[in-house]
Amino acid sequence: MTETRPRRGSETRTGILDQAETAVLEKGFAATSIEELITAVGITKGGFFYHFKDKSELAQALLQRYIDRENELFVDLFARADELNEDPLHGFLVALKLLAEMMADLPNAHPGCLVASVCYQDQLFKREVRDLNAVGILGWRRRFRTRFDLIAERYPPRIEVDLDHLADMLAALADGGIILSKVTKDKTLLPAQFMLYRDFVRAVFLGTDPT
Amino acid sequence: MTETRPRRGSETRTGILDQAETAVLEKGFAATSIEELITAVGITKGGFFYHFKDKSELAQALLQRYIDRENELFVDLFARADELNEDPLHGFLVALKLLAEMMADLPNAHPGCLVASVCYQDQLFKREVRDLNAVGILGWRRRFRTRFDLIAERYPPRIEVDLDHLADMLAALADGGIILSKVTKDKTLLPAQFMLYRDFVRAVFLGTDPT
DNA sequence: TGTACATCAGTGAACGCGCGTTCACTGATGTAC
DNA sequence: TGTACATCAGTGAACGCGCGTTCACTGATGTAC
Repeated sequence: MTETRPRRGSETRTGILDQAETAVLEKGFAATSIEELITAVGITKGGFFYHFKDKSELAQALLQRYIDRENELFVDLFARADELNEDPLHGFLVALKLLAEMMADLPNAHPGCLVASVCYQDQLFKREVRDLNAVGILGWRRRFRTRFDLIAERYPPRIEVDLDHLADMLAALADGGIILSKVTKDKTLLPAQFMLYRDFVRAVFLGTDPT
Repeated sequence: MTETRPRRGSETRTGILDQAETAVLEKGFAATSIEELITAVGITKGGFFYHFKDKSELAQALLQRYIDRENELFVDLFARADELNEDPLHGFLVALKLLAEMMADLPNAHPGCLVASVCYQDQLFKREVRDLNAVGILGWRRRFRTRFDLIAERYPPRIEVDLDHLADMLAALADGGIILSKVTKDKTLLPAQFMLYRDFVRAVFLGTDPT
């Protein structure tokens, strides 16, 4: 029996986005065809272009959704960590540990960073998409920088570092760690890098002297 | 006057590779067409397929060359650094500084990491290409790990870290830092991450107490 | 409650273009005798 | 020194396929009167 489910546009749309996300992270945007997406979702070409006026608009929607989710995840994470601990440094260290654990528990090796993926296929996209990508990165920086300012008030840094750079470092290690994990097929590498970063942050604010 | 230069196959071949390298780093492999490469180099389609039996073979040659060059660069770098300094830790710290300076001096924002680029278009390539990619990463690890072992003999670590992970961290920061630099169009970010890594390494082996 | 119209979420066929690949042929250079 | 042949480094035309995009049409649902 051919099931005649009610057509809800938003469901189809997210279906396309879901399918596109995994495909793009696997093969890159250029190698992900609309054909392949619509057969997976179960619509026709026309249906796709009803939701997205062209392929570039798909990229934009994909990236926007990705950034929004990431944002949500971090807000959540810090809330949970600060609940357990009211000191800003120790809350941050807990959050990093939670983050590492989340990464380790993912069923498939790589969560894959769309920002990086888009970055390496730069010229394919419109300005808007590239700008969106930058917004994502700078969001990370602001988020962690404000946290470090709070921490530095209570714990004067023992190593002289630029706090923006220290904030960027986590983004760099996330992107780089994902690459390491993907290429070597060893999914422990990403969480290991988060934990190393944690050691560094602790050394910056608490020093290395035995307590 | 139509210049009739002598045809030297190896020159054409490296010409193709050069052109491919910049194009792939800009747009990704899938979006780089053979057509575009041959018009840049000045040969015809047949000429291309004389040198590479298919597009995948181009990818392999590209990656191999990239890894070889990187290797050469590091051997050179360490040799120079150790010439100035015979202590393994301080030699390493000098090498990191030289590396950061090299990155800062590059005319165009991003050197771009082919390993990462290939990584994000995984499924396009044959097994051989993907394996080659892993070899590149593990090469970094071995290189730095042996160096850290040497250092640790003389400077017992003040922070308990896995030295393989510490070695991986530089690869992660290189890849991640390139992404940060490309996306934000701020080429200072990459060298800044190398310098931060340097601070961390120093803290690991020397501690944070004022000397 | 019934009818008219508008909107939503698609269908399905057609399009032209550019892509990777093949292949028969060629003209210059190198080597053997 | 001259000739025969082989190899190198391509040319140039043709191929079929799949891609992104367009567009006229449709069938179900929602809303107004």
